Amino acid sequence: MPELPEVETVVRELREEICGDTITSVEIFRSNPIVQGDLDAFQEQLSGRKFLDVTRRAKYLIFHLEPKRYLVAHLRMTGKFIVSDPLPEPTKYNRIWFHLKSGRLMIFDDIRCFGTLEVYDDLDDSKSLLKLGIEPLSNAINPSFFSKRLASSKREIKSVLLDQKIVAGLGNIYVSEILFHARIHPQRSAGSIKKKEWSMLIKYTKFILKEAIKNNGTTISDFRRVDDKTGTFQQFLKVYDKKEKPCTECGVPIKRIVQQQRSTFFCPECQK
DNA sequence: AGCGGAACCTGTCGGC
DNA sequence: TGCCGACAGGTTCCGC
Repeated sequence: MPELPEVETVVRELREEICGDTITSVEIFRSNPIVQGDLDAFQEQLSGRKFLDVTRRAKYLIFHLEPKRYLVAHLRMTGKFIVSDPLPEPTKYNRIWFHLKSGRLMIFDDIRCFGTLEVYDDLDDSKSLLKLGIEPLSNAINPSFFSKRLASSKREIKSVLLDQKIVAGLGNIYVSEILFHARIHPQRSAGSIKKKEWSMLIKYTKFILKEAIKNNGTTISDFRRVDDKTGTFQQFLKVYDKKEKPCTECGVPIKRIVQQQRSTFFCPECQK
């Protein structure tokens, strides 16, 4: 479900809502496979800790707690965080309730239970965070890095852009959109991408992610913000989920293909 | 190194 | 209506 802009939206809203509040207790309705390991330990590690900040790394949410500790969360496909007034009963897909000192609840809700919640005393202990590549919105990202590193790569560019070890935070929707704007065919090999094309990819990656964040992300079916509102970037999508619809630039029908078991949408005329 | 396929789950939608 | 397959903003593991 959520990619970088959706996670960024949730992080900003959570930061606003919960900083300064304290977890009094943790109620688990279903943990498998969201929380690995000892549930009692999980509850104990979090109870009594105060939220100092909420930040994002790629598609991970990082809750900074005091005394020092971190809750690292990934929403995967259908995970959600909701801050609400107390409820009499958990709703159907509420998996975990974080009871807060203010009386409110921070709810982790997840239809498919792919989401993950992990606790660390030190962020360097998180293997998943350490593996991540460069943040696409960082200033450090530049065309030479990619053209050098991937000069001899035969991998399809779509696959490379989705690889979190290389660029961290892009997902299936935005990769299709970025490739369309950069006019690059998703099946091109990474090694065939010219330096100028890498510049275009970087330019449109930043542009699209920033625009999507301004619009609070994309809601196709079930992405929701902390306050249950939807994102609005879907109205600006050019190719994702537009199979057979005319390309906005040239009118040729958008094609859908499958790469790495996932849909890719592109314009066969504009993208070469 | 990197591909395809399956797995982790639950739901929706379209076709017959 | 019902059943069946395809598909879903993600990641990981396994075998070649």
